[in-house]
Amino acid sequence: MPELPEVETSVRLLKQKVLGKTFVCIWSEKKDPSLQSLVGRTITDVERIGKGIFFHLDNNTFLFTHLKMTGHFLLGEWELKECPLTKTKDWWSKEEIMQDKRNGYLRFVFLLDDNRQLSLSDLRKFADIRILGKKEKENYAQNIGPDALKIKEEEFRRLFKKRKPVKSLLLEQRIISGIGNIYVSEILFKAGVRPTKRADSISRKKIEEIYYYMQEVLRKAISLKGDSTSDFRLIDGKKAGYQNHHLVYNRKNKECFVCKSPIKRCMVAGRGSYYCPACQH
DNA sequence: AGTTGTGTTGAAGA
DNA sequence: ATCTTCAACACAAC
Repeated sequence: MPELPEVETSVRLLKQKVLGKTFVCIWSEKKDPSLQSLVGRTITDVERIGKGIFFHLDNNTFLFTHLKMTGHFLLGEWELKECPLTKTKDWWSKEEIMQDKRNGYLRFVFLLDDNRQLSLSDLRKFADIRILGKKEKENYAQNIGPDALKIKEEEFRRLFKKRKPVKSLLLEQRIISGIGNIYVSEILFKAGVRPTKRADSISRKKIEEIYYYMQEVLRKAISLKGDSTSDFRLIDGKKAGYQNHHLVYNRKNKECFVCKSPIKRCMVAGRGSYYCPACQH
């Protein structure tokens, strides 16, 4: 579920580990030559734009990754093992990273010049990974809304002229970038607003509260290095921490921590939405 | 054992 | 226009 905090965490960890490293060779699960031009390129920076990750390369191009639902980066040392019976290929790690089943879906493995491997694990194969030019990177940045952690309150208030459910509004990356299904539930619970509430019917005071809790929830999630409810893992394969702090997400029929009402689940914008029927209006 | 739900996004349909 | 549904894929849980 990589959302802003997971992507931000990934970028921070990648910056610590792969800055200045050069690609030596590239393996991909499918015979895919599209990334072979990375060989010999050095990583000069790693940047988050919305939920996108951009590795800056030394030839003025960028390796772009969108993790989508189950993608995450791992750094370690692997050996490729071929299973003669199933004809599948498997990766074996000396570092216990693979003991977590969620880490066992390596789709791309990049050998770096420090003899370690940067890899992309992605169970559902939805992740997007390709090389972009400067122009394409700028297009990406222009086609998404302001970052949820950088938007000013005044601009945030202006978003609420739309007459759609507040949850749909906050999830739409073209309007505001970074929030996904987990954090939107947590933010709206803290603000006391139902996910179905139409954005243009929310008072200025409530919008300001949503703004405040949006910062609070996202910052707290970053400090816990993200959420490993699903497949997201840190670059060493270990779990992040936010999944132990959910107030409503994934808590259907459990007691609200504030009022003890059972948490409800409904569908908004086609997504499972959790809320407290007593605390949220 | 078959059905349902899961995180993201874009495209297609109503 | 704006909403919902589906599709990409694989698996867990029921």
